Amino acid sequence: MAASPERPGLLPLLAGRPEEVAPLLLGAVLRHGDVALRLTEVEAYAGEDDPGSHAYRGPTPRTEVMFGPAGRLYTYFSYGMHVCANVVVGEEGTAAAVLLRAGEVVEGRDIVRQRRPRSSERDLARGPARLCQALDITLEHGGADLGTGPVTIEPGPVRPRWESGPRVGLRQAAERPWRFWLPGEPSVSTYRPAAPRPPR
DNA sequence: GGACTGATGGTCT
DNA sequence: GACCATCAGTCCC
Repeated sequence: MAASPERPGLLPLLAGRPEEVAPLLLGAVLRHGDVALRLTEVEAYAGEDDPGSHAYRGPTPRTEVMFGPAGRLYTYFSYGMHVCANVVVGEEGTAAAVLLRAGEVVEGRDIVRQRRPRSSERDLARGPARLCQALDITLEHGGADLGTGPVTIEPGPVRPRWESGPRVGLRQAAERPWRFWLPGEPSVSTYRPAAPRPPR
């Protein structure tokens, strides 16, 4: 292994503010079984003062885990067919989270190809639902502790250079520049503003 | 590459 | 009953 600076333990850092924690996750390696992804794109969500957050209206059975301690997974079912995953961050009692938007497959590529046979290389884990498919993260992993598994996270090399911009796919508060990505990565999803409500 | 659209079901009002 | 933190397919350039 070439000597690259490693962050000593990511989990203690997750208790910070979501927009500060999110860039720390870039380059980190998320592992489940024999598949590992290097995170290339994430998105920060605050809690009850963020209209874009699921937790905006306070805790519900679905969003309860977001109000718990940092370092757990918050998973949800989206658009009737997709699973997306967040890392819960911030102090216990707040509802901050970081949505895992995209990653690059660094281990287990053959397994991911079997799971997503029609995907091109760059699409294997591009987008939050595809990322979950690639890692086989399901709703059952909601509440799982990244410190104990089965899904774990390892700090990546320090990445001083990242970019940020508007969040994707939100109608509420999409203007907060809380999407963070590693520039130049093919696995970063293209920015697409939330579609305006179709007239009816 | 980009624009557009249908699929599909949990969650909350 | 409306609202989605989406994806994949199709059509067009």
